[in-house]
Amino acid sequence: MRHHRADVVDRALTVLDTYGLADLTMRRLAGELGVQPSALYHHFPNKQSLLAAVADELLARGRRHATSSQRPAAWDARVEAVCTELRDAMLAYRDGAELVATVRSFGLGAATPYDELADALTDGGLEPSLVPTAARTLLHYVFGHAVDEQTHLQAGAVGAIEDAPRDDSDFALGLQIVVDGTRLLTGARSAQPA
Amino acid sequence: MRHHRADVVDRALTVLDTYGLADLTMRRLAGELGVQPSALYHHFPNKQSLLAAVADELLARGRRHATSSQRPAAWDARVEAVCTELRDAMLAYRDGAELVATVRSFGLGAATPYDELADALTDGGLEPSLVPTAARTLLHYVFGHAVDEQTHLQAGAVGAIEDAPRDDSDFALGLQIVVDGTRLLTGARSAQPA
DNA sequence: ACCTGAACACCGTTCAAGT
DNA sequence: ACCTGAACACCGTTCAAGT
Repeated sequence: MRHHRADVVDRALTVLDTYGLADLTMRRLAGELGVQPSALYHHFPNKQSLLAAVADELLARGRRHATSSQRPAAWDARVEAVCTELRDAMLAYRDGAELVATVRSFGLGAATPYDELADALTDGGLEPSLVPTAARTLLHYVFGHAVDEQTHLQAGAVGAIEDAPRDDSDFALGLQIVVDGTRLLTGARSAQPA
Repeated sequence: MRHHRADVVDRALTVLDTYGLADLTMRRLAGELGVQPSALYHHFPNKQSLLAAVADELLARGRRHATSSQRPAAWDARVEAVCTELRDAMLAYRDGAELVATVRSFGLGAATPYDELADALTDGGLEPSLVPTAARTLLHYVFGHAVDEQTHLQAGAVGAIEDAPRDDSDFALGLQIVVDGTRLLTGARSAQPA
């Protein structure tokens, strides 16, 4: 039975969702495909690039599943849409957030979400020199929060770094804090707490 | 040669800094200690908790090395101090940010930085219901950015998610965006970009 | 183009037993 | 309390060779 690169990625996503990231091994994946482990190295130079391709596909699927309102929206609605799609995509697969975080940690993965955020912020009139930092700050929040959500969603972790009960609205709230930050930098800058 | 738990953690930090996280294995660490791998399981139930202890110690050392100005400072100065100490601590050891991120991802690790941030934000007059989210948002930024910094600092990654040149001030800028976000929520909320 | 078979150099973890 | 010795059940990766 012969496979293409896309078949391997597709099966990898199934293994990920069914058995988790720890069980997504080259040998296990090869077994699921009815093939020798070494056969995978015809499609990918190493496990890292295999994982990068899987993460990209996971994100691409999230994009397709999203209710893309197609017509151009306001900049802040676009920012929220990109971030929410990203989060939903990661939470849609078991260990999805961890996978994306892992891929990011070794400097791989697609740059599309970053570009879309940067565009939206630019359209929103954010000072150009702040756009890259603002976009990355948003991404850090989205990725970090998604990992947290998934860690607490899947199996109650013991001795966790935080144990306060949190619900779904927490994501939107954190996002709001970050986005309001970019707003502030272009608007009144002197607002201070009590 | 007999060792205590602290000796193991200390040697693990040396191995981490010298050979990197990938080479911080139970067998390797045991070898460095002149001991059988199985001996480590007298001190730690598994590798995860060993790594958690190492991450905690790394953070604690960063705290000690910090120029702790002891006397109470303004809330925003305290926020920046905690975040900067955290970042510096992670960047002080090879793969330090990745280690802390890994430990966090499986729900382990100390909660001290979170508590300190929450206290500072509360003292700053931030609306109490927003404090947990604001503190976690800050931590997500600090951890995410530190991983990015270290990834790009150590060996130029190829095909990275972003390739724009960045300098040290980028950290402070991103932090400012997040902190200003929390300020905004307690002050004027209507500031809008062009 | 896609795969096999076999090997190399590793892993984390368990457990009875020693001092 | 701290460690040994030996085993179990795995890993990622390489490479000559097959179709």
